[in-house]
Amino acid sequence: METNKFCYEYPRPAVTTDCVIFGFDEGELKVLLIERGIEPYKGRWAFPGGFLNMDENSDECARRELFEETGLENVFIEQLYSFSDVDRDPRGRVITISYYALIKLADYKIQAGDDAEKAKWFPISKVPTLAFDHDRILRIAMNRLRGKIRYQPIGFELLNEKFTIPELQNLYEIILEAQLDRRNFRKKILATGLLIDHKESVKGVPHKGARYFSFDKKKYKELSERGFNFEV
Amino acid sequence: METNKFCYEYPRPAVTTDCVIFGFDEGELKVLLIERGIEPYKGRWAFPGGFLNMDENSDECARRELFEETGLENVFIEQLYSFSDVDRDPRGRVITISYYALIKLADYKIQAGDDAEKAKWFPISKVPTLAFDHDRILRIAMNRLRGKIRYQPIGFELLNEKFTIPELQNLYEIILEAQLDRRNFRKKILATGLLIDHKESVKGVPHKGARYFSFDKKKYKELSERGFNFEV
DNA sequence: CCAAAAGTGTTCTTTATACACCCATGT
DNA sequence: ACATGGGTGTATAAAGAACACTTTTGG
Repeated sequence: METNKFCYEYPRPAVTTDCVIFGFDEGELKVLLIERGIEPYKGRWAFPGGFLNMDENSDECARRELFEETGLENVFIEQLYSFSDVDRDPRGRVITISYYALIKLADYKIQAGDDAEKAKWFPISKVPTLAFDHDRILRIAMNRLRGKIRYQPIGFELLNEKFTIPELQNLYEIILEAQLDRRNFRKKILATGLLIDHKESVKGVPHKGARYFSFDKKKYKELSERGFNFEV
Repeated sequence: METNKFCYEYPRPAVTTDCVIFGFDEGELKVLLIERGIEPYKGRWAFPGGFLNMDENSDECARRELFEETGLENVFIEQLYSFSDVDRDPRGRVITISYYALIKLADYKIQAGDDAEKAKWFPISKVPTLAFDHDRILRIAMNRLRGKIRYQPIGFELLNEKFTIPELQNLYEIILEAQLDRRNFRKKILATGLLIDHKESVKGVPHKGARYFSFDKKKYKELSERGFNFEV
């Protein structure tokens, strides 16, 4: 294969997308990391990502990478920020358009198994020092998540289709790093009118089982088009 | 000059930054546009921007472009969003990392005069159909500005160092497209404790002159580091 | 019958909204 | 003296925070 086939009048940076993939499980917020098999940063962990193809925009690129890594499609994914420091990649000038995704970890588990690459879920608190400027990317992703969960219904993206209110509260408490009052939380979240009560409860626990709810996406879409604002 | 000197193994997009420059004057929110002198979109208006150099990151590139266009330095500028649709530029694959800047129009007026390019301030309501995907960029910039002005003290960036509370309220009303109560606005904005009263008033108007204030940047910095949240 | 977590209502405090009159200035 | 916009306080409504007991279930 011939090399250096693509020539331009002025120098151009390489463009990649990197994706911070959040999952929530066992009362912990986690991110999916890939262990680098080659230099630079060999042996260090990094967010999955890859080069932008010429026939796709950055959203498509990020979704493609996400699919290749997790087998998941149609998940919540959003552009985060673009990083372009001159020395962020020792191999040369590489800019990255970063994204973050929220996935239902239970779905991922079905898909997982093809361990071509060494991918691993890390609880946020146990993320090691990352390759490149990915520590910074994670910090920005966490801030975005924390900010956004308060006024957009994105928490549901991290839970199963059916979830309980205590589960949801737990998720909020962990992301916001704050204790919330059980009664007030329930009141507020039910007051949105966006939860569908499935009238069935968790079975097999040695205490009263919590009721299952699901998020009414269709109703939310209608309401938000009419200027309604979700807020917790 | 030789052409096509820069060769790579894989194709790369060209990378630019574009900057939405907001100013406020005569009770109107305005943006600075450049009339394109060449194809594509010859004769159409667009945001100032240019190619990323290999020795600068995108922030530096955006600030450089801003300086070249307005002669202003040390102004508020923030990354907005990156646009990468395959067909967004008919000349080929070009992605742009967009920014928005808030400037004090009075400062600009001192600098202006070198009309190498045809630059013009347009009130938001009179912006024509723009070149490339710049209509979309403007829409996103407006949303960002509207969202951000409520919980970060960025409105001051658009006013003179010394401003009156009615001026500030006017700015808020125009950006938020809403009428605000005069007494409540004043109460709220003064309650932050971040306005310095200059104890002098507007002279030469046929009514009681409004008092001048300025924004206490230093105090805000201190407070925000301690977790204080500006909100209007 | 005990342990463990779910479910529920009311009071109090804080914040937001609504609203009308006097004041200073130039003509 | 009048027209114009600036400055101010209070009362009401709404939202948020604080708080304790009962219920269900499995062991």
